[in-house]
Amino acid sequence: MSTPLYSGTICVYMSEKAYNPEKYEDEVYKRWERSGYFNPDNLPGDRKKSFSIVMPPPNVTGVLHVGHAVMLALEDIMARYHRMRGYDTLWLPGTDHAAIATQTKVEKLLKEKDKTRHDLGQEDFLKEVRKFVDQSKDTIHRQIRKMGCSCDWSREAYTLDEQRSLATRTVFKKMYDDGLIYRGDRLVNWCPRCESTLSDDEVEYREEDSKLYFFKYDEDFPFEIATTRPETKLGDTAVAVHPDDKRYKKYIGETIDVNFVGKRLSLKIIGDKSVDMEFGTGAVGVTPAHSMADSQLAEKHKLESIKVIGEDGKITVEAGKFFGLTPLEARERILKSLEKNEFLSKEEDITHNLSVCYRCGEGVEPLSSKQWFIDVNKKITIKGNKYFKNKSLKDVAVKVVKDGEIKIMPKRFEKVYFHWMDNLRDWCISRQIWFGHQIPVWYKGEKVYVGVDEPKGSGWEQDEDTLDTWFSSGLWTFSTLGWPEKTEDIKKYHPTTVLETGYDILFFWVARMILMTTYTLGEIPFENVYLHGLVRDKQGQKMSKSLGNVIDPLDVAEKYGTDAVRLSLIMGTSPGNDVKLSEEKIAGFRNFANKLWNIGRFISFQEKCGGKETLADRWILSRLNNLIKEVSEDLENYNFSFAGEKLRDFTWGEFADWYLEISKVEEGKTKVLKDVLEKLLILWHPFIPYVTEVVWKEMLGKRNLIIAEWPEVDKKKIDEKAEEEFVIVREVVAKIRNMRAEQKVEGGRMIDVSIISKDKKLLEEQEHIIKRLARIENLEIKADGKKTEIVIK
RNA sequence: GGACGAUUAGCUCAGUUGGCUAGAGCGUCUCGUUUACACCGAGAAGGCCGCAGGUUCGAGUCCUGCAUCGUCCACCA
Repeated sequence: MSTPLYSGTICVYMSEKAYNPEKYEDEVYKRWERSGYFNPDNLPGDRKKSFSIVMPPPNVTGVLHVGHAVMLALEDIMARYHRMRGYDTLWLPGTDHAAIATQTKVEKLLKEKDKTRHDLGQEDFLKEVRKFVDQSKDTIHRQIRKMGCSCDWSREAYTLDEQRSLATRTVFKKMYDDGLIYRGDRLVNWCPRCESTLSDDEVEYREEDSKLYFFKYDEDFPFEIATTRPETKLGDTAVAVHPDDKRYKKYIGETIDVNFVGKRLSLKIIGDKSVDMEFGTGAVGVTPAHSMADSQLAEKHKLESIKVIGEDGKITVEAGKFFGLTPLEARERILKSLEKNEFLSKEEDITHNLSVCYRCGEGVEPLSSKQWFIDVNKKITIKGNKYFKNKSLKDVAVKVVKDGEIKIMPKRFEKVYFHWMDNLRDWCISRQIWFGHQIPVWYKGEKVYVGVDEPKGSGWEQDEDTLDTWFSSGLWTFSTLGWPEKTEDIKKYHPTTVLETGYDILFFWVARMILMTTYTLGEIPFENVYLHGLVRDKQGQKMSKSLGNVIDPLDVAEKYGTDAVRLSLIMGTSPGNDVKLSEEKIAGFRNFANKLWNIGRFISFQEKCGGKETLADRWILSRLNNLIKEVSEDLENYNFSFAGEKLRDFTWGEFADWYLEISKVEEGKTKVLKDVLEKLLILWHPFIPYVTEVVWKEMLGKRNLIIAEWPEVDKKKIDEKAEEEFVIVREVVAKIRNMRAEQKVEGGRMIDVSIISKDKKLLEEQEHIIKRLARIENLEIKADGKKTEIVIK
């Protein structure tokens, strides 16, 4: 646009009336990247204090969603603020291989071509996965850039790259040597669809209607039991009753042999208080191999365990004639047989919580199998580690939060964290999937070798299992900084200053990072944890494809500008609370970005300086310095929404609505206008980096807002008297405007006004402002009267 | 079953140590083109602050109980 605004005396090149984000954003991002300032090594000045944050690595399963956008916006605010504040600032980006999630995704893609991973074989399947991962990463990179993130791409990491794999193997070996990792035969959650174990946290519950069956094992069995899963009864080794239950007390201690639909079972009758006398018949068949609760009973009462369902989800050979059937088929056959012999007395409808896999939603089978575990309760002492003096992983993870070394925001999540830690059981870390870190254990006959690298000599076979994805992401704060090498980065940036993430992965990830890092480094991974909420739609519903209420951050960023999207995710939010998002909200902040653009545009047209200082000047500068103080404090305290609201109120409600209007009557305001704008752009920059950087360059002709110095509060400029006086002037103007509207005076008409006020002198001095802003022709001000009276003549 | 959170204007939410004549944005209504902005400006209407008790000179704010909604954890065969 190059339309001269005025011909003759002033000639300014007029920029577009409305801010057009699309025109600038990509170019501005490229400029930032070229400047090199995302990388702390290139930052100017002597930066003594450091600020570091590692990006929670998005899964390489596909595209970023609006939840990621919240994360990126918050972290970018922190990074940009600290960079401008003079900190040695590192924001390190990366991605997570997300073992099960990614493998499941690729398998789904294969299924569309009617193939399974077994058709391809391990090697080719992993090639497919890598192809998919590369594509995913490209998309994610583009999206992170689009959101305006000032992260250091030169240090980008991936949980499955060379360096991170080395870290993973090194920690595994260390833990093994310390006796914290062991291999054991234990009941685990098995997903037959994924053909892998799941940790306790990867199991979800879904309410389902099912039937409770009441029956006797055979005709000689003295009483009935109740179950929802008759097929698992093939693996029963005991029947549990409450020790006080009069009906069954007499049987406790006996062992009864039965013929259960053709299979011989030897059932010990045990008494245990965990049995609910009211439920079912008050007698429970105990299946140690296929129920978590039963397995605990079995341990307590020293019961045998018979595995009747295998890893393939089918009935095992142990179960005799039902071998090879699916559990459901077996159930039907068993019920039919029981019915025929009149052992089945009743079927009751109940709703019950089915355990399902958090990835694929299939029912989870608890079954016993040989797996690798991390012992979270074993007390150990580690030389050179200040935390581990006869302490367990769990002890330390609790301690560092209890002692306030790690601060969780909001604080109420600390309680949730402690509760989870207290109930944590040994962590099953092996997974029977192909994609991931292969377990660094090799076998040769009876011999076992655990090491960072393959053992020398031939005939060694590596363990086929891979590690739980949270094992490697648990090392994220230090593996990204180059550990196990002793790098400068670790010295400078670890422990990281803050971990910013969603509260939904407090257990999955945050807790595990604390476990793994205190153990490995003897250091906490981060000093602060800031937990953001989930993004929901306008009605507060979760966003989901099936509801069709998903807002794609990139779509709306195209439409309204990235700055608007960022603001809409920050304003009106606080840690730990969910965010409601709608297009209207985003559009509202698009309007704000435009307002800021136009403030810049207006100021760029001004050129007269040197007017003498007026009340309005003292007022706006006082307000500005108060603003600098409050916004800085809010940002220090992670109150991003407060800071943003204060900035908006000042920018729009004070600077634009009042000071800019006044500058049209008071001459020579250009310097003040520019000074205020300049500071405002700096204060706004962490929130809305694009539009501020554009106005900085286009309107003020300056460069590199990204490293502009954060303003200090100028205490001399804070002027309470000016603020009080200005409020009086403002109220008089407002009152007159109100009266005009009430008396239905046409907007364009000039009026005559008479004021009686105790502030005569002040109002006379500010007469030019009042006349202009209230559109007054003749203004008469009288001094009598205790309160202000205004009359329109 | 246990824990946590929410409940304030039509909608989304502020209200930080009790002082409130309860605020903002959006929406609604009225008016409006003046050196930036109609993605704008001026003005207005709109609230027993979920319910019931209590503490206090004073409660949206603190305490107790209840209700509704939501989330997490545990899980019963």
